[in-house]
Amino acid sequence: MSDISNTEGIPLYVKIRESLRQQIASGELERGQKLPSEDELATQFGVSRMTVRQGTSDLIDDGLLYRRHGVGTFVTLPHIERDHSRLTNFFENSDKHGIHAKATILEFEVIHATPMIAQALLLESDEFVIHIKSLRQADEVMVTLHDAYIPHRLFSEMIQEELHDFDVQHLWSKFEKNGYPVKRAVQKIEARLADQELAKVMQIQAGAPILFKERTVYAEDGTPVEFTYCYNRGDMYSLTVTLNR
Amino acid sequence: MSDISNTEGIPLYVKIRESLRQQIASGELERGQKLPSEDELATQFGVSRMTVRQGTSDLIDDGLLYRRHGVGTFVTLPHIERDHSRLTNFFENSDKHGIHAKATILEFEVIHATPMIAQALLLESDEFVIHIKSLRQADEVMVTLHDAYIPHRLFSEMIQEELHDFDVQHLWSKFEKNGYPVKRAVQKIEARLADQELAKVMQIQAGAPILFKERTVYAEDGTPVEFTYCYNRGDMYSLTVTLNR
DNA sequence: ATAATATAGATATCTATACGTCTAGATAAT
DNA sequence: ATTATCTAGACGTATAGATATCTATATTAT
Repeated sequence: MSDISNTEGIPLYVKIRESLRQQIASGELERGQKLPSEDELATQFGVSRMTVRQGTSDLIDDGLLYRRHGVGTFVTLPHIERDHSRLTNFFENSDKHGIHAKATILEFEVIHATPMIAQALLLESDEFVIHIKSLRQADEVMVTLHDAYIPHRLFSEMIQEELHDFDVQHLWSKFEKNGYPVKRAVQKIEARLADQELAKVMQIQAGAPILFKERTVYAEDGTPVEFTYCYNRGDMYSLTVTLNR
Repeated sequence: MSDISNTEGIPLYVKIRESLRQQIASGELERGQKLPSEDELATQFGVSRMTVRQGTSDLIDDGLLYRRHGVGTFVTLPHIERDHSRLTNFFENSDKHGIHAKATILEFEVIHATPMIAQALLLESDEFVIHIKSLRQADEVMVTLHDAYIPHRLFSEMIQEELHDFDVQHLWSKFEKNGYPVKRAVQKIEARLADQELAKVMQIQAGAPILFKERTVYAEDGTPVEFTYCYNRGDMYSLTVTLNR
């Protein structure tokens, strides 16, 4: 039926997955509707049943479909935005929402890791870390103060002379180029009040609400590549996450 | 080699997955170490290669393993706590950390959905919702004020006379019994300040930091089953989440 | 009427095999 | 030495079944 010829190098299950995803997005497959059985889909797409399952399994992980053993596979009701369950950085996120994002580096230094930072980055306590303090603006408004710590051992070529404000936006691609693609982040989130110092830097009132994040970023193999203290203006910043049972 | 006989009704891939998980937990498989190849594992466990892949795929989703095409499958370095990437409720979480949690119902009413709530719960604007306002204590300290809204249509048997403080801890199992197992939640997180009213109820100072959450909980099929405003004491509450790229 | 049973259809698990693609290392050519 | 090519090993994709388990429905027996 649907033309899924393997003309390009794209795997069949990816084509099936995207075909179904598109059908759901367009409303051709309605919310709550039962998909054809796996056998039927296999026939329709001209592939084996296991290949169909490989495609649909991805969409189940994405929350677009769900299966009921012995009954069928169905389209999930109110298509949840999975954007909120994926790790993105400040700039990717701004791009997507059409916000003009900017970063300014306030400090750049190479220091010994504090015990807290060494623990988070799995370093010896005397190892060097690169500390980058930066301010982030969204549409010209100061939103976030970042204190990032990066293992010097892994990114020794990162020196101040070469690091421009603009580069802060692409730290993660730098990590990837060095063989440490960003894969995962664990972040602790708290509500705090701005102290005098922070208020001054961020041009807000002392006592204003701050969404504080303490974040460790990990590469594919589990190597910690970045530990960050993140102070977000409470009235300008919210965080949306999706969690699964 | 390893004895994976299908004596019980447990699928082979689950046994393999748990066997590997245990080997990683015990340190038998060291961090960063390369697993035997899929062919070897298949021989060792006495199953086909696809069954091995089904087991290891789960552990890759869990962040315990990662694959490198053409190279091998490896144990991830600093075993990330995946607890933080799964949806849990206040009481499950307290249990796990040995904290004594308690809930007190302040209000119970059946009202018309406000536009905001109707939108979140996919209801017509005049439909009824159950509103449960409750206070949650951890080790006798007031931590959270909850304003939960539940579609009356789905849980009509939930009436005030039968709802005790204790039951608030098991709302989700009530949902499941009614055919709506909790699967997913989207939550927006903000930092705010306590106003007079909130300060009074939670016995804190006005202007104290509050971690505010606006949460919609969805069942397996995508039906929204609960919408909640959640006010958490900033100095007593932090939230940890894991996000993947 | 009610309860037990059979059945059809759908997903869940599993096998055995084949070929594709990628990586790292060895080998050969320049 | 450097570069190009080959090759073995490992994961990636895909097939075509087979059997198990679950669910909803229809049927049968009580």
